[in-house]
Amino acid sequence: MNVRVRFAPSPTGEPHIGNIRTVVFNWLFARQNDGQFILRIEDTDRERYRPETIPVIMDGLRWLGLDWDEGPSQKALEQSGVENARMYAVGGPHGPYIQSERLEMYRQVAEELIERGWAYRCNCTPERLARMRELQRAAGEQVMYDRHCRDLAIPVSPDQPHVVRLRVPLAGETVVHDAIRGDVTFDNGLIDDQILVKTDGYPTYHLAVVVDDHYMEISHVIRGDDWISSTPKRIFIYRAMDWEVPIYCHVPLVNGPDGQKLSKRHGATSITEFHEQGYLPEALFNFLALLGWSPGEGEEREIFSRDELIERFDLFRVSTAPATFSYDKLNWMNGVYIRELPEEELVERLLPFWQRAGLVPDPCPKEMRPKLQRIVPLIQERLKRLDEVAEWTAFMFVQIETPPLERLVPKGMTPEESAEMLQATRDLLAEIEPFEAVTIEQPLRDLTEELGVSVGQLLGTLRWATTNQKATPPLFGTLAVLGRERVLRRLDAAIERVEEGGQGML
RNA sequence: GCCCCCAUCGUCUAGUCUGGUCUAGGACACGGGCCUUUCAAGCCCGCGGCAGGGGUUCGAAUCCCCUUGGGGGUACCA
Repeated sequence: MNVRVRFAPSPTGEPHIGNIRTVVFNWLFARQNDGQFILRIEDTDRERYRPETIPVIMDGLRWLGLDWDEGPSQKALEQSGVENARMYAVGGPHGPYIQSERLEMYRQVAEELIERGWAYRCNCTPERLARMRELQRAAGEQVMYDRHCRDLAIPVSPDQPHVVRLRVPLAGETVVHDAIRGDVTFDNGLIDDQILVKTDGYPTYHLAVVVDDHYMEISHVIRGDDWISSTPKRIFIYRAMDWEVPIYCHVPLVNGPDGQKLSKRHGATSITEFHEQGYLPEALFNFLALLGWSPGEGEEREIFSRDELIERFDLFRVSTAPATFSYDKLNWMNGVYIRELPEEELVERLLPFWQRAGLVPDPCPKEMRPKLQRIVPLIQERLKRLDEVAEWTAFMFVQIETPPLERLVPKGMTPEESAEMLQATRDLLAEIEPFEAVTIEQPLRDLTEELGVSVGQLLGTLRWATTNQKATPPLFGTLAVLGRERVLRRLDAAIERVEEGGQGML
């Protein structure tokens, strides 16, 4: 069987990370089976339609490495008002891949359904429907369309405003054969006469998705669990048209850390946000693939390359229970991927974050690169997210405040003793040649013995004096990056403060 | 309300289909230790779970029923 799957976002905003996880499953399944992964834009909701989200969605997918084999063409994108349409155009033999450009197909199928007796026109007003529901709720009845227009002696005329509704069988059961959770049975009597075509002539999702999936020859419909209860409606349309029903694979939803729907309040929820917070696409991809799926017995690894995931992924082993999105675990995994990056590569990835923090100009001057190159090994194993580079290294680029007195006088020492220690340190650092991590270390250690102070007292105070931070990258390398001139200047300021403060205390 | 789905450490999960090898394994997080100039990284140790109740069976995390809990659906939104 030729595997053809799709992701069909609605351009009303950015997809939720839970939906993206489902996209990852689709993509993995397609790649593993040498199938096609199709991108289709479902823009039938004209009220919430926001064309500018189309390129944002596409950028996000590409950033995560989720390339599509068929998708909107340049012409289709231009007609939807997308700028730089050429950059996003893919095309394919089953287009157009934007629903608003397929209206004629939906209209024809709707017509066909009416002719075959599987659909009917309805001109009930929204007001009547609202009142009807209110009454039903008050009476404790099942809330659904009362089928007022279903069997009128004189059917609603096509010439007046109307919707088209599905004529759902009144009795019997419909079974959804789901490849992940097995057979799920629904009582037909409880299924509403779904609207297929709205008054504005646009199809609803339920009609459009069936028509598109059919004509695009989709083999497996892999989507969120929230769709399962509307699947019988889809099946009726397939049957009515004598079309083959695709294989349904409903995957569980993803919740936030508190078990509730994932929302902004929990942290990043869209690809754009994860990107901006400094998550690596390969880490996010790895994490998402393992959310609701695992390679199973005998495999205790968590880190898998893209190719390994393509090879091992098993759609039919996807969990049936909803998962909770864990930022803790993602942060850990992102750190693992950051540590695995070659240093030169990490410089490139970090550059935009340094620039965004205003620490490095954009474009980056050539003469600045060696410095960045030297910083990276100092911070590589400390970063969990790329955006943390700013707090770790700001003092290497901009001026610092001279630390308060108490930070410059270590435990067990008087201000005088500390001033003396800092002065000796300054004198020593002024002489060391060349001023590098390897040449700085030993003389400083020797100095602690000479002065009879502990390593912690001397290096701790030196750290505060030169960085004004409690935690920093390794000190000797940090001093080398700062450069002798800057280190001496900061030490002078620190010594001055200790001497002033010391006298003040006497 | 009604319908559907789900249920193993705090979290992601292995094990469930094909009951015994499970005194339930791994990862994240958390606690402790080692290393160490700080923070990390790394290594070692620890904490911690089959939602509850009935069955079936020689034997149940695994099969059945009920309860409870969670999620989803119930639109001229997708």
